[in-house]
Amino acid sequence: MDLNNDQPFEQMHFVEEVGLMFELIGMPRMSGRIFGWLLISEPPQQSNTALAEVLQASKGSISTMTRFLIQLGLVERVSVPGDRRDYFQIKAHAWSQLTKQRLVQIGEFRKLAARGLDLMTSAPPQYKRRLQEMHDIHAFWERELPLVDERWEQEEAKQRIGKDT
Amino acid sequence: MDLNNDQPFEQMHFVEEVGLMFELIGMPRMSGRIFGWLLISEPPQQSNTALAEVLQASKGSISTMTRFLIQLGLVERVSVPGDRRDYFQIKAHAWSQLTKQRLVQIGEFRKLAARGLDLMTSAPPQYKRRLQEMHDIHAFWERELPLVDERWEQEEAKQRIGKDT
DNA sequence: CTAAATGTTCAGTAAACACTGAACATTTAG
DNA sequence: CTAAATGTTCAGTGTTTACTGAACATTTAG
Repeated sequence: MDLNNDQPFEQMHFVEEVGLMFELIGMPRMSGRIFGWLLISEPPQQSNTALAEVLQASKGSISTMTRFLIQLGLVERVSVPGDRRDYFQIKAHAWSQLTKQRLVQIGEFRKLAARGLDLMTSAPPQYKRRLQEMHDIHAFWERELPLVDERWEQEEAKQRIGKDT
Repeated sequence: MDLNNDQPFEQMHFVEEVGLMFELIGMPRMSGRIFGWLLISEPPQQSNTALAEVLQASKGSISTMTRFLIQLGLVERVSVPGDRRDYFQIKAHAWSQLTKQRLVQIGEFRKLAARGLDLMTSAPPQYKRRLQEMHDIHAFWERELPLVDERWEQEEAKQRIGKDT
C-alpha cells in the first residue's frame, strides 16, 4: 500500500471504501475514490491536479473519471474567474440524478419484457407468466419511483427551512 | 457469430439482449443469457445440458452461472422424481428478491455516509451538507423501499384473482 | 461389474477493463 | 515570441474477470 501522502489514514480509508462501493455497483473504482474524496475534502471544490496528488493517480485517469462522474450527473465542474484551473464538486441533488438513471434502466427492462412477450404470442398462457410478471413489476416501479423521489424532494425542502441554504 | 443451432434468430437475439442488460448492471453476461432463455423457453424448466446446448456454452460455465443465479434468488432448481437431471426455472417473485438486495446496498451507503460524517465532526457545517444529504436520502429510501415493495405484492395478488394461480 | 449420462471443480486461457504515462493542445504570464 | 501550467487523448500495459475444457465424482442402466 502506498501511503506516500500526508492525508490522515482514516480519510484515505474512507476514500478507499467509497471506491470499493462504486466497484460493487459496477463502476470504476477510481471514479469512486474521486467521489469519496469530494465528499470529505476541504474545501469541497478540488482541482484536477489536487485530485491526482491526493489519490496518487495519473492525470489521465483523473481526467477520464471526472468526465465520467459529470456524465452521470454526480459531479459538476466549477470555474473561478481569474483561475484557469477547473474545480470539481459534488452536485447538489446528485442522488436524485442516480434515481433518474435508474428509471431509464427500469424502462429498458420493461421494454425487454414486452419484446419477450411478442415472441410468445402463441404460447400457452401459463408460459407467459414469467415475462408478464417481469413486465408488470417494472411498469409499477416506473410509475412509483418518480412519485417517491418527488416526496423526498419535498421532505428535504422542508428540512432546509431554518438551516438557510 | 455462431448460429450453429436451430433456435429462431429472434429468440437468440432476445437472449443476447438480456445478456447485455445483465452486463450493464454489473453481472456476468452468461448469467443474463441463461436468465433470458429461462424467460422464454418452453417448457420454463431447462436442464443444465439443454442450456449448454442452446446457448453454445461450456458445461462449466452453465454450472457456475446457474449457481450464481440461484444465489441471487432469481432462479431455482427443480427436480423430477425418476429423472436425475436437475432443471432450472425462474423463481416466482424473483424481482422482489432483487429489491431486497438493493435495500442492503442502500443501507451500506447510509452507513458509509455516517462514517464520513464522523470524520468531519469539527468541520464547518456547510462542508457537511454533502454527506448529510447522502445520509438522509439513503435513510429515506431505506424506509420507503419496503413499503412500495409491499404495495406491489398486494397489487399483484389482486390481479391474480380470477386468473387462477 | 462396466458404460453412459449428469454434474462439479479447477487450472489455464482469452477477453475486457482500468490505469499509466507520454504526446499533444490550449491558455496564461512574462 | 517562449516557458510554465493545465488539461485531454490515446496507445500500451497490467490486472481482473469470464469462460473453456479436462479431470474427477456420482448416479443410473444394463
